[in-house]
Amino acid sequence: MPELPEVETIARGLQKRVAGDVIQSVWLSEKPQTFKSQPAEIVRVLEQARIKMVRRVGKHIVFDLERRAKGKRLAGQRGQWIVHLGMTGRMQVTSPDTEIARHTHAIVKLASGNEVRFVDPRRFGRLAVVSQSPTNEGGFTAAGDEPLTSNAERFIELFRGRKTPIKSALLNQKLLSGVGNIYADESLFRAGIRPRRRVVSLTREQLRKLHAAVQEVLHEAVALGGSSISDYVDADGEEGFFQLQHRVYGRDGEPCLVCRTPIKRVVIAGRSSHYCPRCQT
DNA sequence: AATGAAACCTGACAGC
DNA sequence: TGCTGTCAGGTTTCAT
Repeated sequence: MPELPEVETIARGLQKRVAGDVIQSVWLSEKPQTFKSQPAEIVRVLEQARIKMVRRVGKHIVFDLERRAKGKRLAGQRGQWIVHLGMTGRMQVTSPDTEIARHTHAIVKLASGNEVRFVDPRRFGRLAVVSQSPTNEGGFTAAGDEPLTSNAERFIELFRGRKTPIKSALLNQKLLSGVGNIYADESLFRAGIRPRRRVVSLTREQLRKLHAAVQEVLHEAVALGGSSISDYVDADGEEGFFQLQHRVYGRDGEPCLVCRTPIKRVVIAGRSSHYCPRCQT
């Protein structure tokens, strides 16, 4: 479920609820592929660390950590906890007596008494840690540009000349980090570009329009997500999420909201893609 | 180098 | 009710 706006919303919610708290202990499930770092390393970096801040980088949730100034040797050492939700990952903040959901893969106990739990039925999500050292100053960074802050020139430069369909390019996290299947389709609709169009065939003007559409769609979704979010974690996650009106995504066969032409669904690079055959060329 | 297809997983839902 | 098939908002890996 999570693309940039959802991850942004979740990260903001976590920031509100766990920033300043201290991690006391960590439990991890026995599903090794969930953990991108060695489980022992995850435990080592997380335990006794204070959560300075929770934020979003691409589709990742980043917890910035700092050692409590207690044991001298490790005091002040910084690290990060990185969470990728995959398709079905959820982050819960609950009291310890809440029943443990099926497919729970991590439980992080906090000094406040709360627990942060990572639940992920389909197991495409990943947990990792980064320990910051002098040679690794900045810590975790995304592979691609932040779609919300990249400017039009940079965007055009990034995409220019590629032979791949524009839909695939938008989903490529090494170009832009954070755009997923829904917002790719919605952006292309707003820009009037068919998803199968090769990037190389697009004019600068079209790319400029697409850049604006991507930012517009993401900004709207973030704004909507932020308004209804306060309790996302306690409930079953999906409740109360943004309800950005999808104009094409999932509307296969239904009339285009602009011209009434039935929306088409095709598969591009293995992902379902929706567009209006009349408004998009 | 760049592209597409397959693989990784479970659950929900439609149709019979 | 229960079975089968299809689909899912993501990423990595492997062949071409």
